[in-house]
Amino acid sequence: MSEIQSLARGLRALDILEAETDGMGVTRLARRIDIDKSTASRIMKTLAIYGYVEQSSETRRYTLGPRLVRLGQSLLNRTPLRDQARPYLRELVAQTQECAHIAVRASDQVLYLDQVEATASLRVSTGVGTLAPLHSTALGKVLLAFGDNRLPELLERFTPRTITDADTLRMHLEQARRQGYAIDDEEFSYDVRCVAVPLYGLDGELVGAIGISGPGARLTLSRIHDLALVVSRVGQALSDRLAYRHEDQPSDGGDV
Amino acid sequence: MSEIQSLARGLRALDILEAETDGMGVTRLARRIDIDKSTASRIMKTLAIYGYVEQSSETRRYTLGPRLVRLGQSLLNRTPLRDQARPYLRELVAQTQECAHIAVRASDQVLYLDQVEATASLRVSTGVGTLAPLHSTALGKVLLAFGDNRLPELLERFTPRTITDADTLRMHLEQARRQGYAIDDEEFSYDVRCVAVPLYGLDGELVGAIGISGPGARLTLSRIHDLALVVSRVGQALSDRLAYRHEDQPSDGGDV
DNA sequence: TCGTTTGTTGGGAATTGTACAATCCAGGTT
DNA sequence: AACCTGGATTGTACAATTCCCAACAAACGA
Repeated sequence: MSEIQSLARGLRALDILEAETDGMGVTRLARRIDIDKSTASRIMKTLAIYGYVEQSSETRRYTLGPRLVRLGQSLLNRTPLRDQARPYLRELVAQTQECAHIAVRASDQVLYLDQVEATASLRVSTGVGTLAPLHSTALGKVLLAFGDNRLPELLERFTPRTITDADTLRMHLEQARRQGYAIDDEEFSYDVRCVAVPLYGLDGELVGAIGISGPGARLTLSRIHDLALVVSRVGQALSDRLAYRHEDQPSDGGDV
Repeated sequence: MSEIQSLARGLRALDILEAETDGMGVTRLARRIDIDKSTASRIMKTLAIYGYVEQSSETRRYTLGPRLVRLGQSLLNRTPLRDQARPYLRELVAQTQECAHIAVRASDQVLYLDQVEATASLRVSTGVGTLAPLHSTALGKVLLAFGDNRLPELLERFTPRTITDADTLRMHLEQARRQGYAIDDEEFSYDVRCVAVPLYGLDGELVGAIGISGPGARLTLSRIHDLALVVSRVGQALSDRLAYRHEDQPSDGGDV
């Protein structure tokens, strides 16, 4: 009773269109959502009015609309973290030759705010805006270990190494707190390892995490622990910067 | 009959939340949308289920949800233009010391896909994802002059210099075609000038526009025409790259 | 502490949305 | 030309939602 059908259907239409790069007609959309095409037509028209989808005047197919770019960007820009972090991400890439990310917590997931890719041809890339689970990524573990440490209900398995037992995870988090950094040893994707450290804001509260990730062959466990020092240093530098930021200081790429 | 109320209300709620960085409670939202707060509560709950908004468990206020970041990003990544253009934008900034943008057409507006900011403290910055009118921006005029040249119905005035007459605009577009570039001489924002050139894709069709913008004091009309050459060269280089791109070639920051 | 504001939930009555079928339209196929 | 498919639109019973009311718990302020 508390879920509004027509709204939910509109949102599902957006979800479906996200996967369909070439757009989709009303008839096919209606089949996917399992509603009548007349209903789908009205729903899509409403979405179009508000710019959430666009209809090609030729093919009459619907695609996601520019409004969504704006909304997403508005959300990303909301956190000053992102602007300030860029040069530090680049610094990390320069020092480690691996892909660098920052992320914040979004409810029970990790939201990747930004990334700078390594130049090596073999590299790991997680799209900006991607959501990932807290328990099986280095950035997520940092957010759990140093911030709100209530664990997600369900610890889903992604690889054989994913930690699915709450107590084991708590032990890992404890170790991360002691070490000052968290790692992900092929727990989310095969052959991908990561290491991440916390970022603190003005009042010393956790605001996010920064880390690097790379292919397992290059990023061995022993190298991970070496690089943890580099990541910590850069993370500390960024935290320092976040701690005393001047309101009107242009956030040009400061050196690390 | 063709607009679905509950959907439209949900979308309006998102619009309102975009402006409210700190989130908003159900009661205030209900007043803004002019519906009952019980209805608002149910609508917001539905939006929350799909991740379009998030409710703080402490303050119970709603804010935009991470889902929107993902959708927006998905849309941005849809065009390979954006990835490929970055190094060229940086090159433009390096050569001109002004802010550089790329944009594509989104229905009857210009959608800014990406930008690289100049390091000067006085600079012009248009947010990624911003939508601007076609007739009063350099990027928009390029899209009109070199692409689909059907003019928007209404030529809205933003500054005293905005071209609001269709015939005058057509003359300007004709001139842009002859020159190979379009300019915006304080037609959208006071004290902001821009110059832009077209970008062509694989089949020689217009795919977007690239340009620079800056404060009027620095970017005088005569300097604009000088810089047009620089912008053209970089735009041409990017077009060349877009024309023969190899599928699996890593798009690392190639030199211009 | 007591009032106040806020979010949620629950009821009828009024309004709106939905499915189904019918129709029209544009392109592509036979 | 006749046919088919996907899409958009419209009308009408029927299902769902919204409104306005009220009640209630929880958080907030004084």
